[in-house]
Amino acid sequence: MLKIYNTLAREKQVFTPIVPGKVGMYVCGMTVYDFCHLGHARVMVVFDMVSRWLRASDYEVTYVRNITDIDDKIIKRANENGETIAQLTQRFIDAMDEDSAKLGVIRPTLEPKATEFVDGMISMISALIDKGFAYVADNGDVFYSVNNFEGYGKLSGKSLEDLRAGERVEVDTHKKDPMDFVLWKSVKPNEPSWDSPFGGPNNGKGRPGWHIECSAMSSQLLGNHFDIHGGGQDLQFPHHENEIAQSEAANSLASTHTHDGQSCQMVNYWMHNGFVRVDDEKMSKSLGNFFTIRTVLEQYDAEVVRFFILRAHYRSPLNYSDQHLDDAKAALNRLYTALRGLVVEVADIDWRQSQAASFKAAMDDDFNTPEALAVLFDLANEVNKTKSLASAALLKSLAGLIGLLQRDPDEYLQGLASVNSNADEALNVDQLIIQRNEAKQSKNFAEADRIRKLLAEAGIILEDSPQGTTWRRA
RNA sequence: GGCGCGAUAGCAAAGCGGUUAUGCCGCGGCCUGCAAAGCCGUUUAGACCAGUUCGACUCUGGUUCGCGCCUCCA
Repeated sequence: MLKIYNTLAREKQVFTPIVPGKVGMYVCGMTVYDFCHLGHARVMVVFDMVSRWLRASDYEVTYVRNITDIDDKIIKRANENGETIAQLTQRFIDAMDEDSAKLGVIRPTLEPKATEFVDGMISMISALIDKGFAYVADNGDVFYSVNNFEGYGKLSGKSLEDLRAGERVEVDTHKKDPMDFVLWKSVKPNEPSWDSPFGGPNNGKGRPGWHIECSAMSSQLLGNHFDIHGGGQDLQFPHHENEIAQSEAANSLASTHTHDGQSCQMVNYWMHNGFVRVDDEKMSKSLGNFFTIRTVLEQYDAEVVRFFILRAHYRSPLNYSDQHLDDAKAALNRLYTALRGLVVEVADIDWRQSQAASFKAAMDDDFNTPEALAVLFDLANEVNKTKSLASAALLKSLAGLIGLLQRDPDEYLQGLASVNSNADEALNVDQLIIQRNEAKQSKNFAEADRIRKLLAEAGIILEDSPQGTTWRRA
């Protein structure tokens, strides 16, 4: 029985889908104006793991992860680069696809782009205006009136009073209340715009605000009421809070000016993943302390990065450092080493088997991947001891459910990303191993050790066994 | 200032009111020509102060410290 920590309730709850056997899940994706960093990698990997486990639990999952391809920063960056917005966003969508594929992330079922759903946003804003939840300001911007939505703050645990007290942004004079947020931004010179019926000085021309994008896309693709909504912890407020306010107000049948947020709940389970940190500080664009995925992949194998992410619980903070990546690599090596030299096929899992049951219990407990991984190490130990093909098959099969351990062990162990791999390319490893074995045969251990040292300096470690000598990268 | 989260051994990271988490590192042994890998064993825990309890790392309260959100952010 799957339990999920629901941010809305602040507790773990038994997962019950709206439609038996089916799950609708929406995750806030990327704003595509730059390369993805490790924080983005965590969202992608975490919710990939979630969708995989839901599918392994026999749910039919519709996983939607949006792409924000219109936004202030995108416009700014495109202007700086002297390229069109479409060129810029396509470039970074391609880069994102490349990065996520390397991390073993299965493509979401749907990846809607904001610019393709502007009509839906406009009609949602119109509904909000009609119901009295939104108003057109004198400059043509359309704002959401937070006072009219009774449930405002229910997700983030904030009250409007506290928010106003902590207000540290200059008040936009066009707003009725400082906490009101923008739904539609009136057109500015040299900016893309869409026609709308909202009126104002620019006859309604403008573009959508960020929050309305997700409300419109999720309700169009998953309906007004769906199972799971995910994203990074930093989106809890204001983004997700605003999504709730928009969707529940717009989709309610009530035409009153206030709304309790109960009669037409948008989402049953809200999931938020923890941050990636550097030196105990959040990794973020604004702090400038981020590492892009592709930078890290120059030094570490993508599966090591995935393993590093899944080693921590998804809600915990995750500190990034070379030492921690090295540690993850050593741990993953142990798992692959156990499978080395065995012919293992992924098989159906008998969930009554004790390790399989432990793995399932861990995953069902709010996706406790650290505990699930401990089960894999237990199996690896068993495989090392007994060479049991059944245990090896179970190890590979369970790991496969969270996107790990599916490569050929030798390919992984010998292909580990190595920055200084040029030096050893010139060396013929297999030839040197033969030479060394000849030296060993004739008890010329000095020569054998010389060859081993030569390879070691090139980052290649030899391992002798009764079945012969194998090698791997350090 | 408001709201929230956290504090576990050298490092990382889980569960659990009493019984080995796990991985890396260290130490001893086995194996090996020697190593590596593997196996066996093993040293390091639960910020601090109270309380509940037969018994607390685990529950409750407080203290201290750290982090996050309150502004774009995964």
